[in-house]
Amino acid sequence: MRARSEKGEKTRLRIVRAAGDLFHAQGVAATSPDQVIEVSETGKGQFYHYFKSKEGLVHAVLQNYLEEIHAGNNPAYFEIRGWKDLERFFFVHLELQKSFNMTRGCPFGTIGNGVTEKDELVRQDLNLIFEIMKSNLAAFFIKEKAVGRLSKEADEDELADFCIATVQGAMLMGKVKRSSRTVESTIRAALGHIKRHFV
Amino acid sequence: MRARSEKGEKTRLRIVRAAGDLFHAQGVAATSPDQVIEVSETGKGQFYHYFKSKEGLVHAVLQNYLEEIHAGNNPAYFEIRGWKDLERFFFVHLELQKSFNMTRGCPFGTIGNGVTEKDELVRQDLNLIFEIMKSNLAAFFIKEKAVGRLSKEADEDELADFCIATVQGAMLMGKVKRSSRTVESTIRAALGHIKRHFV
Amino acid sequence: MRARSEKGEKTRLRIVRAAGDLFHAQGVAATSPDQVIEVSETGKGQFYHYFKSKEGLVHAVLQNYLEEIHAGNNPAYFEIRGWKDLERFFFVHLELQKSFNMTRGCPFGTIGNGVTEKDELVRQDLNLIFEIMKSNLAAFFIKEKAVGRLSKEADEDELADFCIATVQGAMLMGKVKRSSRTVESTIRAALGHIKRHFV
Amino acid sequence: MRARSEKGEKTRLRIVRAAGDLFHAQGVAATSPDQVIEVSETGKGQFYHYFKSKEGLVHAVLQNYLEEIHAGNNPAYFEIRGWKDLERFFFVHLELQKSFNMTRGCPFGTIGNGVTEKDELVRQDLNLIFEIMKSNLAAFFIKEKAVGRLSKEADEDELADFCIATVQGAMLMGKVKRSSRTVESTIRAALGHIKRHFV
DNA sequence: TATGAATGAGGCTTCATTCAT
DNA sequence: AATGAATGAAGCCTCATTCAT
Repeated sequence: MRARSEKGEKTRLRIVRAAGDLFHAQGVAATSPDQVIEVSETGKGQFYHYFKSKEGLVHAVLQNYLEEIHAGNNPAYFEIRGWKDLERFFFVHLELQKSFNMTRGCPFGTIGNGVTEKDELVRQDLNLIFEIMKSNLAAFFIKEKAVGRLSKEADEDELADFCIATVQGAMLMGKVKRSSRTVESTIRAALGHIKRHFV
Repeated sequence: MRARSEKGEKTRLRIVRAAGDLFHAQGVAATSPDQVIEVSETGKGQFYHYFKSKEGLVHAVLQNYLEEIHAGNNPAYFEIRGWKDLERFFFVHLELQKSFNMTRGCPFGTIGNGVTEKDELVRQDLNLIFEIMKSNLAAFFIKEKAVGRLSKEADEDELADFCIATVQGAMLMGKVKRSSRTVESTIRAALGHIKRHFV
Repeated sequence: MRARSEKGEKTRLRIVRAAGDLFHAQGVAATSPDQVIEVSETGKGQFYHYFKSKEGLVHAVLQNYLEEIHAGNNPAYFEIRGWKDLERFFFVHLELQKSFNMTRGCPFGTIGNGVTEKDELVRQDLNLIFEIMKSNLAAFFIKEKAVGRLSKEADEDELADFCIATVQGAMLMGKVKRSSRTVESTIRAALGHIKRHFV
Repeated sequence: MRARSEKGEKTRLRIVRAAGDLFHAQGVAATSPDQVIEVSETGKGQFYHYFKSKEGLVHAVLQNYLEEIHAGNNPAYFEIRGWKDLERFFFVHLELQKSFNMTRGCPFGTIGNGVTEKDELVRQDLNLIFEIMKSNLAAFFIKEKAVGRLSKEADEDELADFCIATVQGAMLMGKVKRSSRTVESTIRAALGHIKRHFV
C-alpha cells in the first residue's frame, strides 16, 4: 500500500515538476501535454489519470508551489523578519533569473501573463500566491511600523504591492533584455524608495 | 500602381492589426494564423504572401508599433516635456488597461513574456521598443537635470528603466488581479520615488 | 498484452501496406499522409503515433519489405539455386508489372527515383535492399563458378549488378511505354548475355 | 516587336530551364511552381502567362528537350555513326551523372518515374523522346547489319531498346548507390553484350 | 509583357483528450 | 497505478491557380 501510493506520488510529482519547469521556460500555451509526458518520462494514460486536463495540470503546478511555500521549501519564499530579509526577497529573484542566464522571468509572472478570460481558475490560483507573498511583505511592514521604524503615513499593503510589482516588472525587463543590469538597478531603486519610509 | 499597393497595404495592415489585438489579448503562443486570418477576413494564402511565418508576423506587428511610435500615432508614446507628461505616461498605461476591463496587460510585456530562446528576433524587436521608450524618459530626466530641477546624483537611465519596469510590473499585477487598485497605488509610489530626486 | 500489441500491429501494418501501395503507384512525393490515412482507414493521430514523419513512414515501408525478404514472404525474392530460378527472378518482375497493366515500375526503383540529397536515410534503406538482392544473385554465380559451370573470367558481383540494373531499366521503360514488349526483349537479352558466361 | 518577343522568349526559356533542372534534381511532384518562379526569377503572372498549368510546364520542358535534340544542341543526343559513337552514347550518360556527383539519374527517367495514369500527355512526350533515341540507335544497327558487320540474326530494335533500358537502369542504380562503379560495369557489360552480335 | 495580390484546398504535423487493456 | 492505442480538431505552412492592374 505504502509502496504503491509512494510510487504514485512520485509519478504525479515528476509530472508536476516537469510541467512547472516547462511553463516557466516557455509559458503554458506553448507547452503541450506530450512535452510534459516526454520530459517527465510518463505515459499518456498517467497524465490524464492524475490531471483531468491541461488546465488541471496548471492548477496542480500552482498548488504545488503553494504547498512548497507553506512548507517553507521554496527558496523564494521565507518569512521576512528584518530589512536584510527584504533585500534578500528582491535579490533571490534576481539570482533565480541569473541561474537561467536571464532567459526566464518569474514563474508566476510568466504563467500570469498567458492568463485570459477563460482561465479564471488559474488566475485565482495566481492571485492567491501573490496574496500570500503580499501578506508576508505586509506583515513585515506592519511590524516595523509597530516598533516605530516605519513611518506612520506608510501604507503597508501598498508598499507590499509595490515590492511585488517592481520585482515582476524588473524580471520581465531582465528577460527581454537578457541582462541583469536593469533588474539590479530597478531593485535598488525600489529598495531605496521603501527605505525612505523608514526612519 | 498606387491603387495596387494601396490595396495590398490594406490587407497587410488588416492582418497586422488583427494580430496585434489578438497577441495583446491572448499572447502570441495562443494565437494561431487561422485565427488572425479569420478576424482579419483574409485568405490563408494572403497571410503567407505577406508574412513568411508566424514569427514574421510577430516581427511585423512589432515593426508596426515602432512605426506608430516614430510617427507619433501611438497614444502611449509622446514626448515627455514636463512632469505632467511623465504622470501621463504612467496613467495612459493604466487607462489602456482599464479600457480592456483589466483583462490585458501591456501589449509589449505580453509578447515579451512569451519570448523564449528561439525567438531571438522578436526579443530584439521588443528590446528596441523598450529602448526607445527609455530614451524618451531619459531625455526628460537629462533636461530636468540640466536646468537644475533634478538632483545631480540621480542616474537618468536608471530612473527611466525604473519607470518602465514599474509600469510593466504594475500592469501584469493588474491583469492577474483584474483590478486597477494596485496598479494605481504602484504607479503613485513610483512617481513618488522619482519626485524625491527632484528639488 | 498480446491482444493490445496485435491490435496495434494491425493498424501499423495497415498503414504500412497502404503506404507501400501508394508509393508504388504514385511515388513518395505525390503521396500525402492524408491519402495514406484515408486508404488505411485510420485516424490522423494514429499515423503520427506510429511514424514520426512522412520520411519515417517511407523508412518503415522499406523496413517492412526487408522483413518480408528475410522471412521469405516476398514473391520477388527467393533463393536462386539454378538457372531456372534466375530466369524466374527476371520474369517475376515482369509479371508484377503486368499485374498492374504496365502502369507501375519496380516499387524500389520508384522510390529510389524520387530520392534527393536530403533523403539520405531512405537512400540507405534502398541501398541495403538492393545489396541483399545482389548478394542473392552473386551467391548463385559464385556457386556456378565453383562447380565450373560459370566461366572463371566472369565477375560475379558485376553480373549481379547487371541483372538488377537491367530489370530496373526494363521496368522503367515498360512503365513509360505502357507495354511489356520491350521489357520482355530486354530481359531476354540480359539473360542471353549472362548465359554467354556459362559453359 | 522583335525586342519584345525576344524578351518574352527569354523569360519563357528561363522558366523552362529552371524547371528542367528542378525536375531533374527532385522530380516533378516535388517541384512547385513557386520554386520554379523563384529559381527562374520571374513573377507569378509570367508563369501562368506562358504555361497553362504545371503539367503544361512539364510538357514544355520535354518539348524543349525535343527541340534541343532535333537541333543537335543536346550533348547526350548525337547521330551514332560508328562503334565509338555507341560507346560515347553510354559514357555520356555516366559523365552527366558524375557531373552531379551521382545525386541524379537520367532527366527523362526521373520524370518518367513519377508518371501516373493521369499524366498521359507527359507519358507520351517521354515516349516520343525515347523513340527518337531508339531510332537513332536502331539506325546504327541497321546500317551495321547492311554492311555485314552486325549479325543477321540480331534484332536492331531490340538491341536499341536494350541499350536504353540498360542506361536507365544503370543510372537509377548509380543514383541510389551514389556511386559510379556499377554504372560503369553495367555499361561495359551492355556494350560487351552488343559487341557479341558484331562479327 | 509583366507584377504581385488574392483564393482556397491541401500537405505535414501537433494538440488535447479518451479509451481499452 | 500504468501503458499506449485511438480520435479528430487544429496548428503552421505550401500548393496550384486566377485575377486585377
